[in-house]
Order: sequence, then structure tokens, then C-alpha cells
Amino acid sequence: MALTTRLAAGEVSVRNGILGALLRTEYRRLIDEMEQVELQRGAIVYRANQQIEYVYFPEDAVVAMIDAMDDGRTVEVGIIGNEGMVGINIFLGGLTTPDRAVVQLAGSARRMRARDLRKEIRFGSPLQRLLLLYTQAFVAVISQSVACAQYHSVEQRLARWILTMHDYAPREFPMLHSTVAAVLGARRSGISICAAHLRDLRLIDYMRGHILVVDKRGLEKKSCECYQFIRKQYKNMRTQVPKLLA
Amino acid sequence: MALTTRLAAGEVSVRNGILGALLRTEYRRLIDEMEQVELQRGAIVYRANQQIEYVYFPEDAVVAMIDAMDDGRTVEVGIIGNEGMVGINIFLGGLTTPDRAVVQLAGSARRMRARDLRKEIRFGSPLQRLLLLYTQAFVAVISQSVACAQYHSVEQRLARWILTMHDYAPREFPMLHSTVAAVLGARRSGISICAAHLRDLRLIDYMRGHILVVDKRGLEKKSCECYQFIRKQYKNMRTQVPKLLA
DNA sequence: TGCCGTATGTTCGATAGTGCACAGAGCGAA
DNA sequence: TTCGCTCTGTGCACTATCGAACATACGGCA
Repeated sequence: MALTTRLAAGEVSVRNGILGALLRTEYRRLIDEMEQVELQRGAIVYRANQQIEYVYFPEDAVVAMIDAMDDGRTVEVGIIGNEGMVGINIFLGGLTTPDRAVVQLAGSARRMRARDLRKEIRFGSPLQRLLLLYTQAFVAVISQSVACAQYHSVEQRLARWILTMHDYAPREFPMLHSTVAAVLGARRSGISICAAHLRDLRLIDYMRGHILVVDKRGLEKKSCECYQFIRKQYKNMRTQVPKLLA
Repeated sequence: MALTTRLAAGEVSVRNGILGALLRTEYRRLIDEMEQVELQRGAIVYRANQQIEYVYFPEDAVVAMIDAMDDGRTVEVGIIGNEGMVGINIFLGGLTTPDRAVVQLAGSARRMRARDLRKEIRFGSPLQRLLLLYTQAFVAVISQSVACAQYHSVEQRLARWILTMHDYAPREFPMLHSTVAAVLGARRSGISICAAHLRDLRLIDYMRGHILVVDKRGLEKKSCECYQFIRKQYKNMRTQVPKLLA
């Protein structure tokens, strides 16, 4: 009974899904040893092809994986919030990532040295199995993003992206049109036009660096199918976790 | 000495990179137990969201992972040849894939029951570590494909795609414009126009369902940077294998 | 040899998005 | 309160690609 209380208390304080699942196992000590950090908006967590020092388990923070082309144009290939981990390449056996990781929404995260993760990924550990599941969802989401980039309009993708952010953040969050342009791979003025349209429809509102979700349902109708697809992947992942830990 | 000869002989007959690496380990028995199959062009190896029965290690065969949108439009998110495995979702803990897997170039592959793979993935096995590395490369390639779909012209992507196929196949391989259109997410007539242009430049030739690479170097110049990026990922993977098995 | 189905060639207008440029408007600092 | 910077709005010419339709050509089969 005392144990139950202790775990329950722990679960409240650890707001990352992967770490939360670990609380139910012997790996609780791992979490206690991790460092809690505040990630500032715009901070570059990883630069492309540079050594990864820490992996991050976001709590409030939201981190984007950004791919930059040779000519400097960028596009977001994935977004990582409290369901995941930043730095899966460490887990997959690498030392670097080809993408940049940028903090999109400031907030807290727990971090762990990359070399400690490698050590902890002792074979058969619950952490490894959780990260495999997360990788599966992440791959599915990136795959869908290929199709999304190929086929969907800027407006659809803007709606999708705002909804995705909103799932991690309050209704209103700080965000510039130029930042959105960089993640969607569109012009800043193209974003302004689409944003104005969504505002005219009373689905969102915004002002000088802030976006506000007004009508989530309406936004879903304007978004492409990719938004629901993403939610489904992470939902599937969560349903597999109990089986995995059993 | 007798052992060495036996292994060397085995390496020649196993033309899949992952299995080839396993030959150097105790896991050789695994390969001997696997089934060799001929994959027919156009065969659907997996349907979206349906149970996966076998995983495949292509030898000559080349398999594409195809994402289909709700409206039926398709795009290729990844391509799997003798460096990889079809069915990483099994390895990642799932039972299905959200994509369809289609044979692009007929040829041989070794296959293994999904449930046997799950059993064999004993934690810390060389196979698991090889598949983690492969997953890392695969994720990097898909990520780049997001940017490629976003930014690069149909002609660039056509050149990239022909080069990629050529790395797995002879200079000449069977392929319809309409098939290419489905994998690049473009119109058939758009592909015909770009193909005609590349032929005018004497980089490729083609005729009723066959494509011939005439000038690989020239094609690389017309291709986007993504082609070299992909090669680099798989090359990195191969260089990590010896370390991993040490 | 000739026919027919399939593969490729070519055209049309329509459109989403680009690149660039500059105008206007909000907000903080002085 | 004013200035100046940053953020957002708007215009314009331009391009790639789309969607659809029809034209042509190859090549296997009768």
C-alpha cells in the first residue's frame, strides 16, 4: 500500500510517457538519476551530424526534428513531445543525427547522457522495448509526412500542424509565421495568407508571435487526414505498453 | 580452416547484407533454416494494416514501401533492397505496417516467419543490433524523403529514383512510366515528359516498360542531393557493422 | 500480316505556390 | 510619445505541376 502510494506520486511528477511507464518497473531508479532541464524556445538541442551528448524525454517541452537542405531550406520531419524521446539515433546505435533538433515550445524535459543510455539499454530492458515501440510510431509518422508533403496544400498542413502543437500545448502558444514557414517548407507570406484564411473562418486567431486555437473541430475538418493518422499511431503505441511490460 | 572455407562459401550464397553479417556469428544456423523465395514483380508483400506473416531479406529483389492516401493517391516512402529487411515493424514490436509493400524488381529473397523473428530477437543478439542499425538508416532516408517531396522537382526526383534502382539492378530494368508516377506521386504524363527530357540529354533511354541507364554520372548531376544522402546512410551503416559484431 | 491493347507523346487551360518587394501595424525601448 | 524594429498583409509576375483528353506508336497474338 505504501508502495502504491509512492508509485502514484511518482507518476504525477514524471510527465513523460516513456518514463511514466518505467515507473512501474525496477527502472524507477533510472529516472531518479536523470537530470531535469528547462528547454528554451528556439534552442538547438542537436546540430546536424554532430555528436549527441544527451537524450531528452520532453515533459512540457516540444522539440522538432528539422531537416535542412544544402541550399538552407528547411522542413520539419517530426515532432517530439511528452510521448517520446529526442535522440532515438543513440538508441539505434548511432552517435549523431542527420537532422537538427530545435525546441519549438519551451518547457521541462528530463535528460540522460547518451553513453548512459547505451549502458542502460541492457538487452531486454523495458526501456529498450518502450523505445522500440516509440520508434515504430515515429517511423509511421515520418512516412505519412512524406505523403503529406507530396500531396497536401499549405492550408491543410498548417491546420494539421497547429492541431498537433495544440495537443502538446495550451490553446494559445507562441509562434511566428516565419517559424511555421520554416517547418512546413513554405514561404512566410504563404503562411500569413493561409493563417488569415483560417482566422476568417474563426478556427484560429493570432497576433504578433502567438497562435490561438479557437475551434478545434473546425480545424480538424480543414486539416488533412494526417492529423488523425498521427494520433492513431501514438494511441496504438500506448495500448501496446501494458502488454509489453506484463 | 575447414570452418573458414565453409563460411566463405556461405557468404557468396547469401546476398543480403544483414544475413551476410550474421554468417560471421553463431547465427548462421538461422539462415540455414530460412526459406528462399522468388518475389514476382508487382506482388503485394504486405497490405496496409494487415497482419505480417513473414519478414523478407531481399537478395536480388527490390521492394517498395508505398503509402496510400484516403483518396487512393500513392507515394513511395522507402525502398528496400539487399541491404535491408522488409518488415521492420515486426522487429519494432508491431504486428502490421501502415504502408503497403510492393515488389518493384523481381528476384530472390530469404524469408522468415514473423513469430520466429520475434523469438530470435533475443536481446543483445547480433541480429537485433543489425536491425537497429538498419532502422537508423531507414529513418534517415525517410526523413530526407520528406524534404525531397517538399522541395525537389519531378525531374530531380525521377533522376534520384532511377539512380537508386540502378544501384540494386542492372543498367536496364523493367519499369512503366505509370509505375514511376505512382511511386513519385506525380502524373503519368509528367513522368513521360521528364523521362523524355532525360533521354534527350542522353542520360537514360527507355522503351515500352523498360528503363536503361545510359550516363550514371550525368544522371547524378540532374538528381537532387538526396541520392548521395541515401548512399551515405547505407555506407555509414555498413561501416558500423564490424564494430557491432566485434 | 494486320489488329488491338497497352505504353508513351502532346496538348489545353487551370491553379497552387514561388520569389521578391514593399506597405502597414503592433510593441517595446528611450 | 515617438522611434525603430519586428511581425504581418498585399501585390505581381512567373513557374511547375495538375487534370483531362486525345494522338500516336509499339509489339504480341490471331
